[in-house]
Amino acid sequence: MVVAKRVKTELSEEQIQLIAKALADPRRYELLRQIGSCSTPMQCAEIKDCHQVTAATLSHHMKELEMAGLVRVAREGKFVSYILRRDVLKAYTEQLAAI
Amino acid sequence: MVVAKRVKTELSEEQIQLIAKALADPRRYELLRQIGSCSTPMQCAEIKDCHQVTAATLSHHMKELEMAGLVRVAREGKFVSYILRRDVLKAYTEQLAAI
DNA sequence: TCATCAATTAGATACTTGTCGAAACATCTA
DNA sequence: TAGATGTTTCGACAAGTATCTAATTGATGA
Repeated sequence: MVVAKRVKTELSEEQIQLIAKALADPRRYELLRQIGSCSTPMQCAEIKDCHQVTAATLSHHMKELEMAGLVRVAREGKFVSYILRRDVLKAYTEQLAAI
Repeated sequence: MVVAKRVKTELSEEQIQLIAKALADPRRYELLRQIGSCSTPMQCAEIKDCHQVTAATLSHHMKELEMAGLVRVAREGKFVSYILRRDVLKAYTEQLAAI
């Protein structure tokens, strides 16, 4: 088991750009909000039911969120779940506020 | 003369999207940082000197930042200056962090 | 092992957008 | 007023991307 780190995360310029791009799409923003509203990992299928979008498109968006570091992915058999990485989101908002 | 308001700004969903999009372009992010680094309004020509970009492109980006509400525009004769709207930036980061 | 189901990947398409050069607009000055 | 200068708008183009369908991969269960 991994212990959550308390070290303040520093984001690279590259990751900041990835996050900014990820947040720029309205659908992804909503996805992130939905995932963030749940304290436990949210299942892919459950997310899909709430959005008028194909599985392919959803997969694409989740990949963007994952690559930006905004969500953590958990796989169990054929199922996939996501959880918001609040540490990364916090680091992003803090670095943005420090502009 | 207008007195700065102390009321906590609430951003609409639409404005949040505009801000997210404005921040998603690396050039605009740099422009905003540069403007933010200056406590006094920064002149358009001064900004232009620091970026490998035509006046047309710069004008386009500044318009995006302005429409997102991230900068305030000041015109004096034929010169244009910009200043970062920290209240809006703060409201954005706070609403984002509250996801 | 085969059929089924969840998720991803591939390929195609329509739309968005960052960029430029040229033209237009606005202001200043000689 | 005419020319020069700072900024914006226009029209065009290339690159990027959100979306879909269809095909593929991977896991489960009969």
